[in-house]
Amino acid sequence: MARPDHRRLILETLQKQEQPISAQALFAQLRQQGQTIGLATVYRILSHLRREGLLCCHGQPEGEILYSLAEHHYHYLTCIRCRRMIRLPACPWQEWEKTLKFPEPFQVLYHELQLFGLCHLCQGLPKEVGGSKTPLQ
Amino acid sequence: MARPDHRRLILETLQKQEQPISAQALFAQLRQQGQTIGLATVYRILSHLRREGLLCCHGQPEGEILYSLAEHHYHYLTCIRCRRMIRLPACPWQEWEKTLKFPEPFQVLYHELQLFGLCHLCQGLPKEVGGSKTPLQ
DNA sequence: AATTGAGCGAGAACGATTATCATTATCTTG
DNA sequence: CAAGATAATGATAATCGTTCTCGCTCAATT
Ligand SMILES: [Mn+2]
Ligand SMILES: [Mn+2]
Ligand SMILES: [Zn+2]
Ligand SMILES: [Zn+2]
Repeated sequence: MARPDHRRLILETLQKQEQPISAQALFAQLRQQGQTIGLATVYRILSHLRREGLLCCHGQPEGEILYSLAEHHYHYLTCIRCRRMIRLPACPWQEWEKTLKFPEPFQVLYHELQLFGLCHLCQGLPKEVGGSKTPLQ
Repeated sequence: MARPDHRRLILETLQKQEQPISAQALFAQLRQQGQTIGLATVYRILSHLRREGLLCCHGQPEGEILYSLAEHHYHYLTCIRCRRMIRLPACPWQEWEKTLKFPEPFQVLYHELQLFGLCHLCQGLPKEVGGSKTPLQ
């Protein structure tokens, strides 16, 4: 039986995503499509892609890591209260790059920018007084 | 016996750190100072501070989360090859903030910016051929 | 065909975070 | 002040994302 090209499979799946996706969710999605792939392989390939600078890794405050392709990447406003992620229309890096001064020569291959705060739905809500039982996820 | 003000204790300890610190390390440091505090309480208070937007949460690729006060923070150039981290002299956010247009009203409480690429020492080196066993970050 | 080595998947191991629960301090009320 | 209600605490267990381990399979090479 021919070995499926897992790397290409993962790249294509990442390309289809509208939002950054976790390794576990990626694994579940592939399995649901009938693919025979192991969780370890998903993590292995993601590590490879990361080393090559092809992946954007969005480390969430809860520890889970979301992945997206570095080429056409987006940045998000993340509400620390309701966890909603709002995509910015464009990456501002091209503009910003000119104004940045590095302490030493450095070739930037990709970048991560995450903005955390309160969305307009959560700004007006009363402060949690009690135990604040709402999970941060 | 009077209950100690754990929240103040944690805020003061965070203020002393030169680098972002994990919850576990924070707990160990407090215990080493002779404080009687539980790990659960550390996590509880960190959750509270996070909800209030006082904390910068740096999710590491291995799942560990590093915390720092949102007031004074730094950004780094990270070499994906030798893993060296070069600290930027200043946070460029104040300048950039003016030029950003949000798709909806959003109150930014803190941000995370990381630049990945090749440092000047690693730019000329040949590509890794072997197993690339170097741990990621 | 035999050898070699990289890639694979299932599951165990790991570790950080979260949930649980009995206990204790603090607040409320009379 | 006494007594009950409420909230905070810390030890421990449970959870869960990630990494490690280990036979196994496949494909390239000889
Ligand atoms: Mn960008
Ligand atoms: Mn900054
Ligand atoms: Zn929100
Ligand atoms: Zn380097």
